[in-house]
Amino acid sequence: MPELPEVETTLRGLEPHLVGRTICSVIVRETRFRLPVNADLEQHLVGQKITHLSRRAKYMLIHLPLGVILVHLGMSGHLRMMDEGAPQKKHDHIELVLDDGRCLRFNDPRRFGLFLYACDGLDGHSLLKHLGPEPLSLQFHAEYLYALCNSKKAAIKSVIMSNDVVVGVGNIYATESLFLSRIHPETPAYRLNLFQCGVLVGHIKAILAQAINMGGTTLRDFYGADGKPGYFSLSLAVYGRQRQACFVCDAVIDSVKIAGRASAFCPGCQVYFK
DNA sequence: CTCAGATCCTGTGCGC
DNA sequence: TGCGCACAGGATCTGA
Repeated sequence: MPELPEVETTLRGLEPHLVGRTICSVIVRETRFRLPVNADLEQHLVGQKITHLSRRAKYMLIHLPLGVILVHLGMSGHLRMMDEGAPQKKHDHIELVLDDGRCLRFNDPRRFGLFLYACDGLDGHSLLKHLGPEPLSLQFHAEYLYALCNSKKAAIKSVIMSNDVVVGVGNIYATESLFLSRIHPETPAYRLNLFQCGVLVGHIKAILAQAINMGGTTLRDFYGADGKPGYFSLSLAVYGRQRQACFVCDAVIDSVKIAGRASAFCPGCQVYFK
């Protein structure tokens, strides 16, 4: 389940292998993803040289002279560099063969991901235009979050997980940042004051930055046999720790469902503001 | 408009 | 040991 730090780590790992390479052929074995792959993908891509990579939210963008490939890893997607002709694995759906005998393989068992070519560029692209600011950018700050929370009765956890508020905060990081901020996940957003919003923003930024740094430490073997994503080495205080003791106050970690998602919290540390 | 819930999909891990 | 089922998750769509 790649979160924003894993996408960033994957991008940094792929960059030196992809930039400057020309796409020689394209193999599409499966087209059914969140949106179907372009029917004429190979015609569009063959002969184009990859100029650079970038990221927006959890979308990885592979820039070409005539367009952009948008890749989303969904929750089970992987991108790996392989030698051309290396043995195929189950769910290896798409393959870009490069001019140096290597290839990029997109593997996604659950097919929640996305592999699209946008030949008109990204300006006003329907998948990107509704996205809020990047969590690590200066545009995501206390006053911004406070202004949005002011009018919302929804649980604060739902608000920080909404892509139009801020991108890249999945269930793990929402859960952990609310614990660090000592805010109960079901607290209605409008109950938070400016100071609390600032604390929350700070923890979201800190935990994402930490995860990216840790992902970076595993970058060297990221494409090794295990391909273990970085957040497994993160110390998770509440996520997945229901019925265990809180590290801080020893209370038993509880869990509620918010918008259909398990939301762990510590009843001792996290306050429901009203 | 706002918010909750359903939906897509398959591998994992639990209980029986 | 084996079977079956609930669960996990991001983004989007629907309906109240």
